[in-house]
Amino acid sequence: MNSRTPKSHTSRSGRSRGSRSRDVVSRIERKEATRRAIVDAALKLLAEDSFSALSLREVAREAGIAPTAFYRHFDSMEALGLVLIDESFRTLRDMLRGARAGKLDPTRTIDSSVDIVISGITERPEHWRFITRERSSGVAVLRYAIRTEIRLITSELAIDLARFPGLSEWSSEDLNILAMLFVNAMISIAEVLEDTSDPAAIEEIRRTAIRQLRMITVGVIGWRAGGE
Amino acid sequence: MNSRTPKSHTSRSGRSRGSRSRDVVSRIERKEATRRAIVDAALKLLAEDSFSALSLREVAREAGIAPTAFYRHFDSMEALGLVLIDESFRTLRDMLRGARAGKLDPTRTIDSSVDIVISGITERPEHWRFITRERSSGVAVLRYAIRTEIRLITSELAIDLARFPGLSEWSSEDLNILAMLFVNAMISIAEVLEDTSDPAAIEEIRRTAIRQLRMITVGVIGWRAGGE
DNA sequence: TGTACATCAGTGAACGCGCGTTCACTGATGTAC
DNA sequence: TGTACATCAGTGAACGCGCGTTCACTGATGTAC
Repeated sequence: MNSRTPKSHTSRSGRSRGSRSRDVVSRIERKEATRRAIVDAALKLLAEDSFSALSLREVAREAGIAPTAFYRHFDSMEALGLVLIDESFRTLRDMLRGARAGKLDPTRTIDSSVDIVISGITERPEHWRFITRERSSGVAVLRYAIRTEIRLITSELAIDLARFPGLSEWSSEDLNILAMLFVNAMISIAEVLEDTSDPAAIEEIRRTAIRQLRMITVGVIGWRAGGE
Repeated sequence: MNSRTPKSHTSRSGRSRGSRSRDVVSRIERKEATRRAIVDAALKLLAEDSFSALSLREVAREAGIAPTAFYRHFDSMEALGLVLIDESFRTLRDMLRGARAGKLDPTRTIDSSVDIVISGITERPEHWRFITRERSSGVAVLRYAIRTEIRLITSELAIDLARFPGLSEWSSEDLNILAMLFVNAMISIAEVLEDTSDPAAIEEIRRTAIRQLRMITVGVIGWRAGGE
């Protein structure tokens, strides 16, 4: 059912003469492989259901192990959920780091940011789906963990924004509110992208997102003049 | 367990002399009462779990009826879910109608809109929680139904926006994008308000929301000048 | 008004099922000498 | 290198439980006359 299934453990390699090194898999490596199989199985199943609807047995079945083997790797489904959050946010942060690294001229900032977000999402949709779904879904522990991560990312973005010309003398509160606007926009792109694979529809989403962010940005430029 | 529980059906009233009218409850009324008990039970339980985690038996227990009686009112849990969507969006639309009716001077539009949204949410938190949770949650049928409703509300708002001075010559596409910004803001207010009951925290949310919307609005004013 | 019958909301027993968790186990890998 | 023992990832049987759904039923309400 699953190619990673750790079925036969007999080391098929002849481990002949001296170079016993590479194709012998250690117990530790094997354990890690099974752990990955569990995580991947969960992510796969999460394409259909929300996390609270997943059963331990279902995940074990998909991973190709006995239900009891699950406990060798995680204390409970909740523990698995927290690992999924960890992994998903690592993906998200990697993407953001990429966006920061590719600093372009200001006129292109929005376009290239949207591009990066969209290709980040289409590359690892499982992680994004997990975040957007569980963000407001049933399991309280996961919900809080996700919100905390998002709050962190938001304040990191606020710090970045402070470096932009024209925003440097903004209060940190205002910078944070602005950052929330951008993060919310990113999340709503992720949500709307979730059920979309058609390239034309994605292009449409891209254009809408760019326009949305531009409206916000123009507002930001006029903020001190017009606001308050 | 539940005050609405339709336990004893013996009409305790003496239906004496002529005025047999008021305290005799018809079969139809009784059925309606049970139906409400089911809906209310579901809404109550949804404070804790997401819809996909609710069981028919759990809802029936909370409503004070036998599990089998559930089927006299709904074909399935999914059917109940759709009714909940219906009811929740009626609440939302009522709130929006109220917001439209109370048209104030433009400088106060944002503040009073935020007030109306916040008090709408605190008055019927169950409905809002249901919408925000199930919007991206497990059950596909509910997810699509909610997104459809939100899309509808968004385009209604776009029509409203067209009447504002300065927006009248905007393209309907741009109006829709702007409406999406406002609707998203409303949803994110609802989400952040969900776990908050402390008045000081609510006030903080109110202030942040107003500031967010102002940033967007100032952008809108400058849009034709600065955008595109 | 009184009677005889029809309707139908709610019941409780029963079913088969998938669940999470426990337990003693197996047998390959790892380690000490 | 070879041997004896320890470790431990994965197993399969077993448990009690809550689930959705079926069924024939009950008895109060509604209706026809």
